[in-house]
Amino acid sequence: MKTQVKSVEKDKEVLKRAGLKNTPARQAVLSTFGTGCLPLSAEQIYQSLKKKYDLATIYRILNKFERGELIRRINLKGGTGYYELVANHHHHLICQGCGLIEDFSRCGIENMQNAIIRSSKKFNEIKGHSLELHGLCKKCS
Amino acid sequence: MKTQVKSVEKDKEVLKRAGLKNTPARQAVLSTFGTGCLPLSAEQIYQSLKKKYDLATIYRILNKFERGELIRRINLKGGTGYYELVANHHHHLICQGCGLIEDFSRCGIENMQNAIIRSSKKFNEIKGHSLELHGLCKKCS
DNA sequence: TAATTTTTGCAAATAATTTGCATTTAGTTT
DNA sequence: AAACTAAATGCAAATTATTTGCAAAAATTA
Repeated sequence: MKTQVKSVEKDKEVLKRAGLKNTPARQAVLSTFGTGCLPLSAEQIYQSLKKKYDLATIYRILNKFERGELIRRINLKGGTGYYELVANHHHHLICQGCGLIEDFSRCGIENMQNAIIRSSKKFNEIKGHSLELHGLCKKCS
Repeated sequence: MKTQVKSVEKDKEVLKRAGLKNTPARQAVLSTFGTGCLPLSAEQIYQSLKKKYDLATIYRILNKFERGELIRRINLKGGTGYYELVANHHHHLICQGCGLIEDFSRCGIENMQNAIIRSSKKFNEIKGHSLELHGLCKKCS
């Protein structure tokens, strides 16, 4: 369908802007993130692509994307890395009891970035941030 | 000296409050964090304790401490987990170029927690948060 | 289309973290 | 204080997470 074509075009564009080659594997990873806000691990992407690409390739792509500011690694439970699209900027409330995650978006950090930069001795520029709130969900509290 | 004794007493107290047994290994880990704001990895703690305790033990202690809300895992570069004392609440500016880290503390999140909880459907209570800002240091920008 | 540079697949290496089990230890309990 | 019990530790081994070397395949460039 048309939307499919469009999104491929868009992905191509996205990759080019980030200075990255346009390859099927990269398109596939991008489209796995899709428009959703779900954080994904390398393993999840691998499974979700029906193991069509090598896990090492997924890792390499994620690293490239991270350096290209397309995605950002975030902190969920455990040692596994999760990534989400920088474009879908939002945050998480994480339940310390059961691991439940709820999204929220208005964090107000942008309003403070100027103040933070002004008071910083070593930094010039803030490009983004990651914020997780830890607490208890209604069931666990 | 007296301060040494005091800090051991305090650590004991801290452990008890968290419902954890007071052991030499746990004291040692606590005192490795000390009063500093440095985030530490399991490996760093292991080295810093002159390998006096097993690495597996360090990991077990860190996990206990995390569940007991004594420390919190944070997001630095790479896949390694870093921890810092919850008591030393602060945040990091992380350079995307060279990995340089600068601390800052006034983040203003506390002011927004009420608003966030009110707008949340699933959560009752916020206990803490972790925030990292990504940007470019003066050298890299 | 040939040339050049990157990317991918595969296998293997390395890093990070967890687990099983026997032994020791901390905090009771008698 | 000796005995008791639950939990903590050490050691080795297992998992999990991630990276790397190298040859083959694919993407941009000339």
